[in-house]
Amino acid sequence: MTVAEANEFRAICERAGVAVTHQRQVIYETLLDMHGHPSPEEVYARVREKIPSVSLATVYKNIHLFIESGVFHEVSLHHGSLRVETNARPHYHLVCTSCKSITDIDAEELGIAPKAHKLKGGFLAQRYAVDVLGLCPQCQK
Amino acid sequence: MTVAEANEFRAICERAGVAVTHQRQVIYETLLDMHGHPSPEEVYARVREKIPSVSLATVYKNIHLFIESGVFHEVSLHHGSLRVETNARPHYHLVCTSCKSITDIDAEELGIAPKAHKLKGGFLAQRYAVDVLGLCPQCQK
DNA sequence: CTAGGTGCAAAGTATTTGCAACGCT
DNA sequence: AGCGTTGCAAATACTTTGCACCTAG
Repeated sequence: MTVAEANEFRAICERAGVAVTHQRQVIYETLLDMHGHPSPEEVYARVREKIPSVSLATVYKNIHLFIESGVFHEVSLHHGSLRVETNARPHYHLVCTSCKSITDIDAEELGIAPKAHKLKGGFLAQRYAVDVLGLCPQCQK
Repeated sequence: MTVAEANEFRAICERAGVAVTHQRQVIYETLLDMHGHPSPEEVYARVREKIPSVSLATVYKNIHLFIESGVFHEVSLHHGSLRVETNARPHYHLVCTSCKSITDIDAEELGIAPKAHKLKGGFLAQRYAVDVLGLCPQCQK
């Protein structure tokens, strides 16, 4: 970990009002080093190389702490359980980051039209799934 | 269930090459009736009103069958486990519907810019999370 | 010194699977 | 009749929690 990263980490902990612990620091460092979209288990495996006695629970607790502090994000805000999309119209979702509620919004109303085409890199795009993240009227109060 | 819906349901089963069972039909009907984004437990609760002896496993099996057949969609393709977003740049995801892999794509490359504004209905939009659903180069073969 | 952090094990939630009985086709 | 489907219970996967000990501030 560079000196700049270490200072950044101390600033993060101060902002969040939490202690600067060794485990916390190694987990932060590990996340910075990992590309892709690691799961807690994957992070745990990597952290173990540096701190063999670390527990999975500690990894979970600290990942949540970082996410709550806005240091990292979750790939999906609704990964808890399978949800079925029963609305057949082309539409997207308004997702409240506070209460996690999901409301539908028509695709055309948002002004983002789905279009099938080939992207550079060779990925064949078929449709878009757009989550508009923000605050619902209730949670703005 | 209307006659049209019953015919539609038979057509769906024929296309998928599966049997037309009472449980399957009631689950389909229930999903059509439900608005929002029901979880398997919620569907189970409703189906139980019609078929008290139904099991949760049957509800799961049939929801998956409908999703695989393209009759309904999943709200999120990556709800299995928590994934940490370690990429700090504004970007979106290319999600392969076949192998579930996730690749990053820069926001500007896709031409969808995040913009903070208030939507009608009072929702305060802060940022977009866009999944481009399609097929990765590997899975197109 | 003491509030918060850690590790461990147990509990909790979400989902899948093996299997015998059952019902479409 | 034969194979897919169902219900049940057990298994698995993922995540959280309670608690005694430890450590940063």
